[in-house]
Amino acid sequence: MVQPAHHMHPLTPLITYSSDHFSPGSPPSHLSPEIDPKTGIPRPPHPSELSPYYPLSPGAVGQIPHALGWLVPQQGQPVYSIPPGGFRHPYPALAMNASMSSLMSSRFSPHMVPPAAHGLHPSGIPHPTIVSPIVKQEPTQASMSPGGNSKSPGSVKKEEEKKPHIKKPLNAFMLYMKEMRAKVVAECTLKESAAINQILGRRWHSLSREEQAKYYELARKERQLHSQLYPTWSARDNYGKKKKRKREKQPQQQIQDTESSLASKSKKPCVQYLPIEKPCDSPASSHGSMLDSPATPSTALASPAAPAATHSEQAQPLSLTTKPEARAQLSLHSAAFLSSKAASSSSLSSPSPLLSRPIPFATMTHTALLTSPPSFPAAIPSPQAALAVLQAQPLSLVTKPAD
DNA sequence: GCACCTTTGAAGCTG
DNA sequence: CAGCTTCAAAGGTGC
Repeated sequence: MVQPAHHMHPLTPLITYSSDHFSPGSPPSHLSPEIDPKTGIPRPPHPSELSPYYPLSPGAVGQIPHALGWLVPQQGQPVYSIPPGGFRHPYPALAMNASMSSLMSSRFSPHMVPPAAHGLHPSGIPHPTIVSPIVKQEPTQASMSPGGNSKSPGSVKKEEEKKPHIKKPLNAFMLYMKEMRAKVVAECTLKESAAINQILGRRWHSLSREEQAKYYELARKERQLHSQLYPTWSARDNYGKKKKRKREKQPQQQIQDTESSLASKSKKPCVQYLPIEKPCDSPASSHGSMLDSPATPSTALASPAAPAATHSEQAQPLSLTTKPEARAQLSLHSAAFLSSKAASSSSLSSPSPLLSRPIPFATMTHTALLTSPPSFPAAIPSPQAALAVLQAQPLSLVTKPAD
């Protein structure tokens, strides 16, 4: 219902993985050969890479479907929404047409896109990542703008204030959420984002590798574009700008909760959310199988209201309580990471759940990474091939013996 | 009015 | 370098 015009996956048109190269997404940075996350140097992407999504040539602009265009029309919302008071515009380079050219023409600008009039892009189109002036700015941490302009504290401060808030580019999951939120909301008539997100989180895991790959790829491109638009921008710019969340206790508490009483949550027990999703969680995610009977918090999570939870649902019933835990306790690396994932979702059932269900892409990439050179993605001729390869990977690889 | 909640992933920060 | 923290979206909720 929410599905607009496209029948196919909204991303398909974008990530058509043209025959040329399928990069299984831009999996966890380690795999992303395109950008050097460290140097921040956006490796000159293959023309063939960006162009299809972010046409740089003015001429091509109008005819090329926007990379994230699907996001916009779908919800009538831009990828980068701007908070109240701010603009609500799509990533210029994402949803625009004509503006693209001007945008692009400036993308290589050595410095941050001129904040022009409060965030307005020179083209007149505000960049979605540009949010009105500073967000809850804190006293000011001697702006350490990457640009490293040494100015007097005063002017720096001023500039900071004038400096529009450039948001982080969305990651794969965020993009996925953007796209699917409306759908889920429609299906479930749910509105609480927290609940929706839980559902989306599960669905995310139940996505096939290819599907996730699409989003990883999209996210990668998005980061690329972002870095091109804002060469000097760094996540650091936004770091600590938001009011600090006082969830210090959260992770720990969750751990404790998990250990002691999974049911008793601090504020909003996940129990509140999960049951709700039951009815709507798409059954489509039933490749599952593993992860059955999570003897766990699921008691609380697996709402009694939904006795017949789908596989997918059971697949991640722990995600809520376990995830933070896992995150806190396990390294995101290889075995630990994988096992944590597996454990969190299946811990008690099948011996190798990962084999019976699509390995979360992230996991997959980890696997790939561990078992293959960074070039792995590029080496895979097609998504199918990639899939085949991955599927062929013995699970043992997954639990790679950490270096 | 604003922080929280919730999710995953990317990136920054810290020890 | 490993591990932790913050932020990105989003909208109901609670203070």
